[in-house]
This record gives sequence, C-alpha cells and structure tokens, in this order.
Amino acid sequence: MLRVSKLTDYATVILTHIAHQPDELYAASDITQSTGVALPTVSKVLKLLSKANLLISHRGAKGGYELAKKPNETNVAEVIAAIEGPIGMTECTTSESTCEQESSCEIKGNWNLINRAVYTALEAVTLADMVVPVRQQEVNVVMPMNKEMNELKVEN
Amino acid sequence: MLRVSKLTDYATVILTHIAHQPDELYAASDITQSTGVALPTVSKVLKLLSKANLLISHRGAKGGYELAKKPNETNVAEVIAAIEGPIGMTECTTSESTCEQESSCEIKGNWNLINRAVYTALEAVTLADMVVPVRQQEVNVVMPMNKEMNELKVEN
DNA sequence: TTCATATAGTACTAAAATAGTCCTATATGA
DNA sequence: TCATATAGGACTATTTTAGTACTATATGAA
Ligand code: FES
Ligand code: FES
Repeated sequence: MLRVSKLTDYATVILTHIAHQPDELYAASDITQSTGVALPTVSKVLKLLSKANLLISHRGAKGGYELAKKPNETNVAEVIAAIEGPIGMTECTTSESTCEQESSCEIKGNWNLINRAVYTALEAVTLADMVVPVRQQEVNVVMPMNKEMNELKVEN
Repeated sequence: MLRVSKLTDYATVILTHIAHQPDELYAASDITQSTGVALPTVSKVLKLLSKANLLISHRGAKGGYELAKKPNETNVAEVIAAIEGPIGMTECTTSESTCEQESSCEIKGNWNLINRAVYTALEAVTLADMVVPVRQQEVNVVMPMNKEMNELKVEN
C-alpha cells in the first residue's frame, strides 16, 4: 500500500507535538504522556530522530530533546528518511545494484523519475505545516487509488 | 524506505514488457522467459493485474493476457493499487478508523494531504512513459532523501 | 561526592507482512 | 477429448517491523 511504517507515523506525531513549543525540552516520559505511545517505543523513535539530527538531545537530569531546526526547516521527507533510511521505491534503486538484470533493465530510470516526483511531494510539507491542523472535511479520507478520481488534483 | 513491494516492481516490468506490443496475447510462460521472473510468481502478478482490470485474460488453449487499456491510459498509481491495495501512507488513512486517538488526532488531515500529493505524482506516469527508457545518466540513482539535495527539483 | 534522572547504544523476541510455491477447478481451441 | 491456459485459494518460508530490555554514559543538584 505504499505506506510508511508505524514508527514513522509516531515520529510525525511526536515531532508535531514538540513543534508546538519549539523552545522547550521534552523528556521521553513527557511525550509518552501526551501522545499515548508506549515509553520504550517513544524512546526508540526519539533516538532515531536525534541520530538523524532532527532533534538535539540533552543527557542527564533535566535533559530531554528539542528541535534541531525551526519547524519550517524540517520536512516530511527527512522524517521518513530518519526512521526508514534512504528512500527508493524499488529495491534496485536503494541497494547498490545487487540486481542481475540491471544492465538490460529498461525501467530503472523510470522508477528514479517516479522517486523524484514523490520525493518532491514529501519535501514540500514541513513540521510547520503539520502543526496547523487540516480540517478533515477538506480532504478525502481514503486515497482513491483504485477508483476513477482523476479529477482530484492537488497543488502540494 | 517508502518502497513498493517486489511484486509491484515485477508488475511494472511485466506491464512495460506487454506494452511494447499492446495488441498481442502473452501467456504467463512467455513472460517468464522474457523477464526472468519465476513462473508461479509471474502467474500471481498477472492474476492480480487481471483482477484489477489492468489486463484482460483469455482462458484455454491459445489464451493469455493483453492490456485492458492503451499504454497511456494505465498509470503507475493504478499498478501499485492493483498489487498492494488501496493507498494510504499511514494506517489511519487506510483502515476505517481502528485508531483510538482519531478524534484528538491533529495530523491525520495532514497525512491525507501528503497522500494526495504522492498520488498525483504517481498518477502522472503511465505505461507509455515506461516504455520509453530513460537514460540512467539523466537521473540520479539513489534518492538523496537524507542528503542536502534540495536543489533537485523535478517536473513530473 | 553521590545519586536520581535522562539519553545512547545494542541486543533480543514477538508479531506481522511479503514472497514464493503448489494444488485443484474451470474454460477453450484444435 | 485432450492439451493448454487462466482462476482461485491455501500454504510455507522468509523477511521486515514492532516492541522490549538491559547496560553504559552523561549531568544537574542535593
Ligand atoms: S535494475 Fe533491477 S529490475 Fe531494473
Ligand atoms: S487518526 Fe490515528 S494517529 Fe491520527
């Protein structure tokens, strides 16, 4: 279904939460309380985000995490990459050519184009956008990927 | 990594192959030979594509599969949906609200916007585009999702 | 100095999704 | 009537993901 992992979803929830007050320090335990995600899991996500330099960590008593950049400087593409690693829609585009058909493959180049288009879309959405809730009525709940809804065009 | 499944990758390879000569019938065994993908797997993919009305099947001797539409009328979004089901980047957007936080969730609407942006990107690429090989030099091999390559913008 | 608190890193287990295979039923052209 | 081809479903193995646990290290404050 072309989806992001649960951890990535948590990451966006957590980052959005922090982005509401970008200058505070948040401990993992704070975030557990306000998001409802289990502590070990929150902890795991925070570590990943910190390692990817989206958060800055402070150890020790009174420590915690804070945003490394302003909310409008961190985009969804970065968040996904932080949790799931470098993007590439197909195996051939991520792993350095373990594919035996590579030389004769006609569509690798096309997948790369698709990757870029998707990447551009993801890059356009920042934490600052996420902080502003979108009314659910304004958007369609389920992607009509298998329906005829081609008239649905969006400006990202 | 926000990737499509291997089966989806096979599906694009298979459909691209068929799209080269859109008026012929291809049996599963033909496609195995020309693509190198194992027969049971090819068979599985063809069935899925047929069920999703991207291919038309003909049973019996001299049977096989043909494109249901012209190459420029089938897009990548449809192919992905045929193999992986309806799209939705997060669990909350696909499954009909098994999410207990839904009512208080601020970011669901945002994910829907992201979904649409990605969908639009995928929808813009058709089988007709896939048939024309893209020279690999023209595109970057690995998505620089975690690098600073924001200057890379594409018109899909 | 000591200690409670908080993150860092790693290893491990459990669960879920995916990939791949196989078998039986059905349709159809020769 | 028979060889050929898809339809459909069931099943197994593999891989990926999610979640947990444990040890090490840093730090502010009593
Ligand atoms: S490079 Fe691997 S299938 Fe195209
Ligand atoms: S609706 Fe489920 S986390 Fe937002």
